[in-house]
Amino acid sequence: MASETSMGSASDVHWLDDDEMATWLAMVEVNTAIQAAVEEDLAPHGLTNGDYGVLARLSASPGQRLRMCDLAATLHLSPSGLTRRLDGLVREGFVAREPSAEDRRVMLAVLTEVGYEKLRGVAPDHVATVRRAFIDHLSRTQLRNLGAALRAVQSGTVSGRDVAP
Amino acid sequence: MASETSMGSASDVHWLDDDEMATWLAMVEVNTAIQAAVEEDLAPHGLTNGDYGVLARLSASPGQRLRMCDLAATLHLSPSGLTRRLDGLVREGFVAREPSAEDRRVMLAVLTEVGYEKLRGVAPDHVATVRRAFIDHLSRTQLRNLGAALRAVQSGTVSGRDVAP
DNA sequence: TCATTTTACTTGCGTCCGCAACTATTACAC
DNA sequence: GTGTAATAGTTGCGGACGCAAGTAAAATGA
Repeated sequence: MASETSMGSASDVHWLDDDEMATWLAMVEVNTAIQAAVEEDLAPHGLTNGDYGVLARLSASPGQRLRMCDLAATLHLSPSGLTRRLDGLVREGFVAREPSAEDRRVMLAVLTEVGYEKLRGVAPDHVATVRRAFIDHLSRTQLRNLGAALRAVQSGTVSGRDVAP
Repeated sequence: MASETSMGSASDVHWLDDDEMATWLAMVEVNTAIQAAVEEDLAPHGLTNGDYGVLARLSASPGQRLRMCDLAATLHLSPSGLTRRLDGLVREGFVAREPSAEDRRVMLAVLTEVGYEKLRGVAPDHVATVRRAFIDHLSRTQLRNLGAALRAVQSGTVSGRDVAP
């Protein structure tokens, strides 16, 4: 959930200036909206956003399989959280558990044929939602600049200059 | 939770082009990171991100009070969710419940003196975290362009042109 | 080699929150 | 005015997930 983070206080002390505040609030709002849109789009398919993440990651991995710990890391999920999420997906037949041959501590999550078909059925809707809620509202230049800015934030560096269209 | 939304599939079908995919993934990643940073920053103060949102909203409202339904709407929270979250804040003395005089269906959430002091104690750390995790990595021009792009996404329109520094 | 530490996963428990159902109050319709 | 609908809030229930503890297996080190 993306909760609010308004910075106003009763004594009208603002700790961010207008540009900063406006951008920060917009960031929080947009995220909340996008997340809600994606969740809403996936719900009729009987999947959560988290479920989709598992299927997508597995489908993009060699052999359509991944160690639990690696999967948990990329999904920013705790070990127990992933165990439970996988329980659900296994129950529905989208994913199978398979013990690793090399390391007997490890369980591999494997995308099943059923899971792959599910993903193929859902992906078009999902992509359409991403476009409708996000990408379609940006020009190509803005898209690139936004990407550059976000990657700078991501890597903890200061970013380069924006390019006008 | 910000789950992954990688679009790759086993047959290497990509539904977003490289720019789109890169920006979308960066958006998801940055959001996850920011949310984790804020949560982590608030935890030692004994507050969740959601709790902070309630206190901040109330402090910025006339009379430091808000109807439950209005508060729920701005926080994108279900009625029951807000009831429970308020339960916790009331138990700690940060917020009080007060029946409305005009409409006897309505309960007002009121920021207490204790709650206000709590907020004042926490806000500097919170703002520092927002800067460290987000704002400091953007130039002033990027900040403005980013804000404009996000507001365009927010309002569902197509945005204008970016401005180079 | 064998004790210690680290890593991988699962289970018990508590918290947060959404949905559906319920009560109370107000607004609307005829 | 009275019956119907809409609105505000709370409660029961269940799902999702994090933390701490537990088990099993591998890595380290003396």
